[in-house]
Amino acid sequence: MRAIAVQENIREIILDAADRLLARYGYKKMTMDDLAQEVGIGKGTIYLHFRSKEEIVLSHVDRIVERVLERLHALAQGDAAPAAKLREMLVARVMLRFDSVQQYSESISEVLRDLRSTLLERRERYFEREAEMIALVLVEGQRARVFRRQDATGTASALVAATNSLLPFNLSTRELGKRKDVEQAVQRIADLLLNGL
Amino acid sequence: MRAIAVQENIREIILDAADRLLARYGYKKMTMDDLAQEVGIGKGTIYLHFRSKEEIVLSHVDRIVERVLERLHALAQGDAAPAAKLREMLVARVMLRFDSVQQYSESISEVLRDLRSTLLERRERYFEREAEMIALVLVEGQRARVFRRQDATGTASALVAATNSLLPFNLSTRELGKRKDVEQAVQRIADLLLNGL
DNA sequence: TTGATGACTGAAATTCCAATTTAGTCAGTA
DNA sequence: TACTGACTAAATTGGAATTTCAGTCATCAA
Repeated sequence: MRAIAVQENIREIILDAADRLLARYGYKKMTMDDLAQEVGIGKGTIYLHFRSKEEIVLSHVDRIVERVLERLHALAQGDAAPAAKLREMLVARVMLRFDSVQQYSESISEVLRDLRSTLLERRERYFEREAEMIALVLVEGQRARVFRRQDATGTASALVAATNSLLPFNLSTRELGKRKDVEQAVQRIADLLLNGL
Repeated sequence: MRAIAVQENIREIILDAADRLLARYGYKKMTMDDLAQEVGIGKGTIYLHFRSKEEIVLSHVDRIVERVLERLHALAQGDAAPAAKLREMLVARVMLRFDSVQQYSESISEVLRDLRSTLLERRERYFEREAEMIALVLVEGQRARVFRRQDATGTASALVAATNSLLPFNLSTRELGKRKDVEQAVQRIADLLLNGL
């Protein structure tokens, strides 16, 4: 029991350390020796928890998105009006990512340049899962007759796509602009998507 | 008179050749000797028309965006309903770019990797000019009382930002998906932006 | 016995440096 | 006078020598 708890924990600790080193060095220049030292364990020990360097970094990215999905889930469950929930979800999916990589000096796609193709595939899947979460709220709104639209799945994908250009993926947070301005930009887009012109 | 016509023309011809070579080689591997040969003129002659290799490529990108802006202008002038015009403009700004780089095997940001920072700055300015064009139609719609929104400038920026993720900049056209699907995706987003849920 | 370790290995990356290529120039040509 | 391509300095490349690195595993400590 204790062992498992520690086991779970050390994975998280390794990912935390990877986060710091990625922000500082990027993928290529972050070495497994660096990482082991940052965590304060032997290099071999890392390999008891992760298959490879690549898996660590992808797990780190997965973790960020899992947190986004958790938040979206929580918001979707809330008892606010569907429109208000959608608005918050769209803002959350952008800002949570923004905050997760704020300390990176380069964009994620630059930091993880060597993993670009793998990352692009995963990104598609992340977006699909977010869209599913959004679709739930769309259906709720349809049932309550507050949304006209029928095709929840297609509409959800469109909502995701419309907010994607503000994600800190191809641009660093510095390049995206001030946090407050980015938030305002998503708000505006979300408002238009929900209410039209 | 004749001389100027040829002068104007040769610039275009050089940009056409640059377009072909960029698609084939990318920025770094396209040499000025290649380019001169492709055009069928001496290398020195190119420098009578452009200051540098960088200027050629940036002029090429400018030309694509100028064409987009011309098209947006034409659509904005049209006598369709404001909503219909906006819809067409949003679709056009994406699809015209899509068609302009369809033959590139890598994304623009990859092809022009060495010019990234210059390109990002210009991109901001391109978007602003497109937003201005869109704002004109928004004002028209406000006047006709078919749009509720007041802040035309802010709204126009939001419309641009909401369609930006479908531009073939960070993704190649191959990565973006089939032309038809991309077009459908913009349509959907545009529809939501105009009419809400 | 078991979880953890770091010395070890082959492969990949980096560093030189000589040889080549290239952007941009300019004296000369037609 | 409009154009050219040989020319130059600077950048890039190739490839041999050296270093670094991801991943393994024999050994250790608890």
